[in-house]
Amino acid sequence: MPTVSSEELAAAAGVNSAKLRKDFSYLGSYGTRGVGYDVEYLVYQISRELGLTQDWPVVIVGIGNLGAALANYGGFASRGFRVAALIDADPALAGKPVAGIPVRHSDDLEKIIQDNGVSIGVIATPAGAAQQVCDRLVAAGVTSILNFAPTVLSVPDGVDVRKVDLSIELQILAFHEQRKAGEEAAADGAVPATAARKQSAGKGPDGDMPAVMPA
Amino acid sequence: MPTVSSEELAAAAGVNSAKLRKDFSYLGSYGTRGVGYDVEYLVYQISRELGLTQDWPVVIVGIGNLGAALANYGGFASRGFRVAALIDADPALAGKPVAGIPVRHSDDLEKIIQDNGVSIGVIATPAGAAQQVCDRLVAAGVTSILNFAPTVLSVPDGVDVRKVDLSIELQILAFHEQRKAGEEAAADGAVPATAARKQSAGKGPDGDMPAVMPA
DNA sequence: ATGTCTTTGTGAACGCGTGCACAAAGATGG
DNA sequence: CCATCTTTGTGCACGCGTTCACAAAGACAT
Repeated sequence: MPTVSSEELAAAAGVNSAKLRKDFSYLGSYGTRGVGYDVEYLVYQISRELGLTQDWPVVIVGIGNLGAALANYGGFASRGFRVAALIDADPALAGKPVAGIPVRHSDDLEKIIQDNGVSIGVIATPAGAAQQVCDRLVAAGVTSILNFAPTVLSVPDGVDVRKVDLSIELQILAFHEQRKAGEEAAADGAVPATAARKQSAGKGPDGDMPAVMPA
Repeated sequence: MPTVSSEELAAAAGVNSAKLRKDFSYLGSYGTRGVGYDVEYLVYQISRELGLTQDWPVVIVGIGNLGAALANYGGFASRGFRVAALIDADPALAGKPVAGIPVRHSDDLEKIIQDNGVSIGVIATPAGAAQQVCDRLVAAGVTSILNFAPTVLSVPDGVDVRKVDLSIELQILAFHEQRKAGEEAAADGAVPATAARKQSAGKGPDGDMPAVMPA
């Protein structure tokens, strides 16, 4: 039986082995003392906990460049997602296949959601259309929305929204880049080191970058 | 002089006002006691600290659907980014304008980087080409890379890489969606509440979702 | 001027997550 | 069957970030 120890996994993931064991313990006691974790069983349990074993039908609304890129993205299928439909408001697109899936007109949005039991919607429309699309998705029964449009969506309680801003990651890189340049200048002793400059590991999701910024 | 108080800002952002003030204090003492913060000056100071006042030339490599979507994305310019060039390995694309910028062939990659003083590169190529492109970018002087390809890039010390996995956000939504369904079942008293189920605010970057998952 | 009122800036306390360290558990060998 | 060795699971302590609470500072009225 192939096994891994928490030590091996922790080293590979670059985290503390105790934390890893403690995290695993929340899922139950799958390990065997003196041996480690059964790889196959562990993968199954984690997959199940994360929902990877379920089939999640999703719809993508707005089939521009970004929508098409998402439709073509291979990472979805392997993580339990199935693109149930592509939806766009442009009649010229209707029927045309993108990534092997025919685009459907947004008039059918509600019917598509209900027929496929979709609870997760992806919005890749221009900013102006996003809220309207969102409202229709929610009204049709969608309870989780992934928003790529540069707008803050308002939704009723019980509906989850996650906003993906493609420029934020660039922003973070630029911030670190500026920091690098600043470090060199500071090495000459001219610029006083600010408290914010105290650490720059650059490992976490957002490093030590401030969270608030102007529009 | 238009001003805002930390209380107003905190309420708008949904955070604690003391934390907001403490964060601002790291940038210096811009506030006036009894009055608040001068809006215009505050915006300028934060913009400067975040690097928004600088001009960051970037190149986008790999002009498929995703690369084109990025090139068209309006959020870049407003945040101080300037798309210096679009680069693709396909000779058929060379010269064709995307988002008003002519695509250039990847043979010229090094020259483009150096001529424009680019230090930030965006990789939107297929997975297979990503590492090779990355190596060339780094060799040409790029020190920050935003990677959209589903590969982990290896880079020398001093180079920052941020990986954007479009399916991770969906994953997180599905995780919460599953949790919602689980809550209902648990309400019948059958399933014991696990420690992991204790909180589900769903506000933070990744909520309370486990960080490790199988490929 | 002097007093009052508002809001900042920050020292100090609290709470939570991380990591240490070890007892418990099971495998393995003599 | 006992001893030894490995690795898990977890109580506990430490450290860091968040929040509280208040003194200091400035505006504004009288």
